[in-house]
Amino acid sequence: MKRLGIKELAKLLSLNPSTVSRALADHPDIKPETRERVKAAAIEFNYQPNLHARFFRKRSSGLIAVILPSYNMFFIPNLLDGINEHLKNEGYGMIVFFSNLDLNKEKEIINHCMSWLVDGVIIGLASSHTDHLRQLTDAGIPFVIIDNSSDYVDPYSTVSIDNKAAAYRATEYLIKKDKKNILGVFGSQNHIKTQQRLDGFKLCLLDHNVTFSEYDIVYNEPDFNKLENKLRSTPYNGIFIMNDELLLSTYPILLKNRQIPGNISIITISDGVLPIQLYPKISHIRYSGYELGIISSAFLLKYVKKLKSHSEIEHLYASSELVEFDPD
Amino acid sequence: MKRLGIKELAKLLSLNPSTVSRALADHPDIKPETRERVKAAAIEFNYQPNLHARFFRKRSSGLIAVILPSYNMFFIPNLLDGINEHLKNEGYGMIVFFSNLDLNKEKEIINHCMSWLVDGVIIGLASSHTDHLRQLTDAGIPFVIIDNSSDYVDPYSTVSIDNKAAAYRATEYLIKKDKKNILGVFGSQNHIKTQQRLDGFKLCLLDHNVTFSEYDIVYNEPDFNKLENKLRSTPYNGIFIMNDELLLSTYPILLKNRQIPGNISIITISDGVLPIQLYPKISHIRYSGYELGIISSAFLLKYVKKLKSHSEIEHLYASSELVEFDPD
DNA sequence: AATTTTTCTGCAATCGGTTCCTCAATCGAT
DNA sequence: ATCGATTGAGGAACCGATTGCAGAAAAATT
Repeated sequence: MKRLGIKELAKLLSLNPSTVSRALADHPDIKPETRERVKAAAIEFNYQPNLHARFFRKRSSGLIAVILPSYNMFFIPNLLDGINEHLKNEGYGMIVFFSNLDLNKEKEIINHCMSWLVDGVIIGLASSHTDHLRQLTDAGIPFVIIDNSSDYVDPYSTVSIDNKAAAYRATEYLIKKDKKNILGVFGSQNHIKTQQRLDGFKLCLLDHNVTFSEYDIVYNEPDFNKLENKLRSTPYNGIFIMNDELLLSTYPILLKNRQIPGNISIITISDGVLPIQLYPKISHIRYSGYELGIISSAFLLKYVKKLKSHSEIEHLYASSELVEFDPD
Repeated sequence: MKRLGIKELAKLLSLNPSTVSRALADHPDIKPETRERVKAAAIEFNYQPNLHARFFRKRSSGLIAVILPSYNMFFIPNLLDGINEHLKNEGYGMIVFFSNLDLNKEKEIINHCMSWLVDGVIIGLASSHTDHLRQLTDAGIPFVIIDNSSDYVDPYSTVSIDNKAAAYRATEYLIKKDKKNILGVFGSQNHIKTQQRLDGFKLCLLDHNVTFSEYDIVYNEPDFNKLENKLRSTPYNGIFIMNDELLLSTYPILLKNRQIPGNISIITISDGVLPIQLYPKISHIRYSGYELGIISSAFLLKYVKKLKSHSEIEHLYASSELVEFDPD
C-alpha cells in the first residue's frame, strides 16, 4: 500500500485538495458532514501528511527544540517527559539535541535549529558562554534556559530549582537530626550550581551556629583516599552530598566506612531516582525533572504564542520537597 | 540581520538561484571560481537553507530516526554518540525519540517518522510486539532493531551483543579464578535478554562441571532480604550480575555482607561506565555502546543506500571484552 | 420572484530549493 | 575559418499542503 498525498485523497473523495486540507484542519468553512467524510477516509487510507511540505508552506514547524548539555542519566528522562507531555497537549512537537558539553557543538545545533524553523528553544547550556544565543534573539526565536541558572549574569529568561534554598533545607535536615559534624561533598567549584548550593549549605550552618571549616568540604574529588581519610580521622555523623553523580561515586566509600543507616545521616539533592535505588534508601531534597519540564515548556510557549514579549525577562523556580528515609 | 533565502543570495551574487544551489552542493557543472565565491558569500551572509523546503523537494530528509525504549539505560549516551558520529560522517542527520517502554507511544512515533520522511530507523523495541513495524516495511523505510535481539522470532535485521557468549565468558572468568560457589543475579525472566544470558551462564557451568541449582539464581528481585539471606546462608565466592541496573541495586547488599575485594569475585556485563564508578571497581564483560551505535548505523545505511535489499535479513553482533579489576 | 446574504467548495498562487532541459560561450580539431 | 564537443550557467517546472479570493449553490430577505 503506497503512501498517498492530499491530492490522491481528494480525488478518491471527489473533492478539491483545498477542501480536504480544510476539513482535516477543522476549518469552519467546511460543513460537518464533509468534514467527517474526509476524516474517515484519511484514517481508512492511512493518509499521512507530508510534514515538510506543511512546515515549508506555513513557514513554521510547530517544533520546540530541546538542547541539553549531556546525557546525564538521572533526571533528563523525566525532564523530557515533562516537556514532551506539555508540548503535545498544546499541539507542539519536540526535537532533542545533545551538545555533549561542547560549546561549538551547541552553536552548530543552534544554527541547525534555525534551519529547522523551530518555534522555540529550551536549552541547558554547555558552558557559561551565551553570546551565540543572540542569533536566536535576532531571528525572533524565543528560548528559555533551564537548570543552569546564570540569571544574574545574562538578560535571559531561566527556569531552575532554587539551588541555594534546596541546599539550605538539606543542611537543616541534618542539623535538626542533631547531626552537627557535617561533611559536605560538592562538585566543581567553577560551576554556578556548586556555588549556589555551597552558599545555601554555609548559610544554614551559620544560621544554626554549627562550626565547620573548609576542611569539612570535599570538592569534585576523584581521589577517594582523601575522602576516606577524612571519614577515618573525623567523627562525621552527617553527610551532605550535592548531587546524584557524587552520591553514586561516594556511596560505596561511605558504606565501607560507616554503618548505614546507623549513627550517620546522609542527605542529597536529587530528582529521586537514584536515592531510592540504593540500599538503604537515601533521604533527599527532591525536585522533579518532570515538573521542571512542564514549567519550562509552559513558560516558553508564552513567548512563542506572543502572550509575552521576548524582552520580558523572568526567572522561574521549580519546587523541591524533603523526602525522608531514615528509620528513626 | 534578517535571514535570507537562496534567491536573495543569488541576487547579491548576480547569479541564478539554481547556480547557487549547485555551487553549494559541489555540483561539477559549476566552475571552482564561482563555487568558492558562492560559498564565501553564503558564510558571509550567514545563509541558512530552509531544510523543510529542501526535504520537501527532495522527497527525503536525510534523517535517520532513533527510537529508544527508555532513557534510563546506562549505555544510551554512548550509543547515540556512536550513531550520530557515523551518520554525520555519511551526511545524514539523527533524530531521537523515546517510547518509554510504551507500545502505543512506539506506534505513534513510527507514524510520526513516516510523516517526517525519515530515510531509516534504528529502533530499540519497547516490547516483543513487532506487527507495527510492517508499516515501515510497506513504506519502504529500512530499519534495524538494536540491543533487544529477538532474532529467532521475527524476520528483521538486528544488531546486538552476543548475550549468550558474553554471559559464558563472564561465568568462565569466575570459574577460572576458582570461584565455583556462584550466585547468579538476573533480570525478569520474561525478557529475551535474560534468557540469553541465562543460557550462557548455565552452559558454562555445565561445561566446567560446576554444580549449581536454581536456588543459586535470583531473578529480578526487588526484595533484598531474599538476596541477603542467600548470601548469609551460602558461602558464595563468585557473583554473576547480569546488567548495570542490577549491579547498582545489589552492590550495596554485597558490600554489606562481604569484604570486597576479598575472597569474593564479582563480574557483570556492562558498557563499562558504572563498574568503574563504583569502588572498588567491578570486573566486567564490556561491550561498547558507541561501537554498537557505529555498527547499527553503518548497517542501516547499507539498506538506505540500497546496497542491500531490505529482504536480506542479517543479524550482527558487537564485540565484547573482559575488563579485569581484581587486585590479584 | 428578485435580490441579498450566507454557506460551502474550487481555483490558483505560493512557500524555497532542486533538477531536468536548454542554450550561449569557449575551446580544440580538421 | 568552420564545425562539433565541452563547459558553465540560466529558465522553469516541480515537490505537497495551505490559503486568499472568487464564485456557485442554497438560504434568507424583501
